Amino acid sequence: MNFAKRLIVWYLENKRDLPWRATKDPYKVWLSEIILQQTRVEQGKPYYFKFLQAFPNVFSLANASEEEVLKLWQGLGYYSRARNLLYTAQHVAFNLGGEFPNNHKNLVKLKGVGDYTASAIASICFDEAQAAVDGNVYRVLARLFGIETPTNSSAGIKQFRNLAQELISKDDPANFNQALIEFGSEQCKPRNPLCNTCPFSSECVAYNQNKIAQLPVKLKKLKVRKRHFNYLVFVSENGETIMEQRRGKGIWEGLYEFPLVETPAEASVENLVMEAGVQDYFSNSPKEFYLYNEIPIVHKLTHQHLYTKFWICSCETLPAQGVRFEEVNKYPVPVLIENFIDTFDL
DNA sequence: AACTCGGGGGA
DNA sequence: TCCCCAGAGTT
Repeated sequence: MNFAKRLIVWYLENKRDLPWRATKDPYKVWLSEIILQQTRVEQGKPYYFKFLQAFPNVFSLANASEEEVLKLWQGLGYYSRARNLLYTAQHVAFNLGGEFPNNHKNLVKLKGVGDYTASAIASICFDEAQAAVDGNVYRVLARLFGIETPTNSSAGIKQFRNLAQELISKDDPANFNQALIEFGSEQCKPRNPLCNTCPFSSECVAYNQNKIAQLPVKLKKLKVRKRHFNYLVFVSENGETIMEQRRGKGIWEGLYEFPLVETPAEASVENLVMEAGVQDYFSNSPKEFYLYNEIPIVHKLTHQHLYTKFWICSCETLPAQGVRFEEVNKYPVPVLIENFIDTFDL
């Protein structure tokens, strides 16, 4: 029996019961795939349910506002996914009559849909034999075939995609793709893979050459930037604070936060009030101005470590348009801000 | 080809 | 700590 068939046999006996596996509805499959990009299944699940409840079909999503979508997406990270989700929903609903493209060639044109996601949707919904190569697939193939090409190099991306395309079942590409991914996730795990019970161990190059821990090979880059954030948490006597939306490129685009003053190093009271951004807000000086957390809160992102201080600014009237305390939780905010709001209790 | 974009879980 | 997660878009 060939690899594809054996893999699918393993899958049918071992697959998890996941909500998006009960349907071939392109809308639901697309939604699940976007949510699951770079996201663990268990983290994505509740979001999948929330979105389906709020937006049962592509038209209801297309008619939502960006803030609604971002609020539902809050906490999941990579927020461009949420903005592209809305953009593509509108495109499908208003330009394509509510019908998703039914092949890889056209699916990949959708914003937020790359080669992996287009292949997943095309195979699952339309039985098109396109290999969906995600992080799990890289790992399985690298170990099984002993491939040492870095998976995140352009050569590696091509090589693994071609190999997966050779292996794919033309009869059942939907189950093949999901099987390979599931196998990587549950059996051929990144650390401590279950080689004892692996049906492919006898032919696995990595297993037989004792290279399990060395494969797959990945080029590592990554330089982490340290930044110093100072949030001005205004508290007015009539129960309002100030929130601003992040615009332009960078982290948390479209999300809300308190007025932010970024300093080149950790700020003290003395040098913070000298900052131009603070001066703008303090044209009428606050009655009270104190530091909420003496020790900076370190919020770690993939490429940045944010050393954050929250400064409480009590005042009679706000220096800008205010938001009522009760309304604060309606805005989509980064986890860093959400954590503060939960703790501080405005 | 390299960089950027979140947050959380497991070892 | 470090690595990785059902990757995609931009520079």
